[in-house]
Amino acid sequence: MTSTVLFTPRADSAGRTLELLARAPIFQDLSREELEGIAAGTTEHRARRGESIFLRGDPCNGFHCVVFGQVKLALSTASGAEKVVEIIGPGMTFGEALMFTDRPYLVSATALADCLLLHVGKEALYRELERDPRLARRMLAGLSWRLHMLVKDVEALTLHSATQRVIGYLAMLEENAAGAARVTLPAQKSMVASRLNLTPEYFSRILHELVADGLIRIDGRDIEILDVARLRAFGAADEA
Amino acid sequence: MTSTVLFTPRADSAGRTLELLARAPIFQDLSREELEGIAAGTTEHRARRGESIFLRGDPCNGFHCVVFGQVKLALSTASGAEKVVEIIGPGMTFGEALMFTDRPYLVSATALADCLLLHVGKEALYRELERDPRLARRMLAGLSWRLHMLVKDVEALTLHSATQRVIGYLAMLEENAAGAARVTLPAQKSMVASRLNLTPEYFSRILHELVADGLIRIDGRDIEILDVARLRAFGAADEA
DNA sequence: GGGCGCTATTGATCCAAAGCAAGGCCGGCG
DNA sequence: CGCCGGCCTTGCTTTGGATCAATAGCGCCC
Repeated sequence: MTSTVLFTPRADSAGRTLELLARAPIFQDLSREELEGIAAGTTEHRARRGESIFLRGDPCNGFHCVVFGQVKLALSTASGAEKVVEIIGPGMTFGEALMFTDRPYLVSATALADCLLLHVGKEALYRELERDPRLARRMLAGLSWRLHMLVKDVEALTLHSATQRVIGYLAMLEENAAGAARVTLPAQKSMVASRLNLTPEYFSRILHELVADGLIRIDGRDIEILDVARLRAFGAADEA
Repeated sequence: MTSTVLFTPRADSAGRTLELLARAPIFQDLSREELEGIAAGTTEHRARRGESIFLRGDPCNGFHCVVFGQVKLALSTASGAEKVVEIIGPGMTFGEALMFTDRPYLVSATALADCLLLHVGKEALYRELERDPRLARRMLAGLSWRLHMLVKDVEALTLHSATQRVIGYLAMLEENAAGAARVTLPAQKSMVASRLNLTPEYFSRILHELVADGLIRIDGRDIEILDVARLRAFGAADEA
């Protein structure tokens, strides 16, 4: 929704692509030359809210980076049920992993807001990977971090109750917001619910239970955390 | 249990380590020189059944490779509950991901049988990673594959019913056994149950329900799949 | 300003899977 | 051989969270 739109009306495309690439965390401190190599295999790509970026089963020939906007990664069954795996914001990349295995996408990617994306082609990346071990290291670190997050997710799904998952999520938002008491859900409640593997109904119930216990206050998508320590304790409590 | 024990009674350690390393899939077709570099940072390590290899929270300074034996990776809560994330057999590696993020282990590793393990030190690996982009590529592929598996697990946990998970698991075993009708659970039923995020009781019930439906036959840890197609269909059926 | 469509809340009911509590079945060891 | 201690199975009870069914806010566009 509120995407800080940084719209240079349309400079020469190649130069701009390079500049946008340079901002992405993965490509930090690559040399100009290397960046140019990558940029050569990169294309810009726009997606409007609701548009599909790729579907489960599509072949993968590169990875994506969000310049602005928001993308959801979701699993979906034949019977229409869907589970949001991740909500991806500006600066983040997605779809790297599939590039290295030669398999089709397992998840589908959909724009949650109007987006500007970069698509970095596999070949260009492979070429630079040969040349620069630092890039390889960075990608290894990136994938490892993903894996770490995913294991945490599995932990939450298997060992934590629904309430604990919600609390954990709020606590995470709070950390990312550098400890500000007021956090904002990154997307619609129903999306967040799915991300936490809850029905929208139950998510709502839990949030309102936390309100009843005086732990948070809700104002639309904004949530004020009244006492982080007590909130965390409340999560730990029902583990017993 | 039935680990094909390949016990050279104790040759000169360095030479043997090198030879064992050479067998691991990740290190396939590295040059002799590179292998020696890695071997220099590698130590052998034995663990008896039940022994802990590392615990959640321990620092990570390398990764492990199972030569023979079996290791379980599990998440565990303060309150004693445990969830098996993976059961690792000969030739497989574990703990690579943590090496690249600088975080402590999230899971604990325990020997399920007497094991011979190799521990490859971080520094030696990093050194070779600088030199050989192929090794980097292979590690990227390895991590990506892990990630892929983990996403599949998340899918199973969130979108599949308990019965579907059991069927999916049996189908996977059957595939790995190259389509043999008879598969063997890789560990105690209670471990497999935990791996599938089920209680042992419920796992038992489901297996016996599949027996009642004439889909499988059980003989201890061996399971005979009477009709793979029908089994799969049974899984797909209750998705509707 | 007023209806329209979407998202969120609330209430009532249901159900898959967990928990608890006995047995039963080995396999090992004295 | 017979007993003991792990696993596994089976029956019964319980519950966390899903499902179904109404509403209730709330932009938002005309």
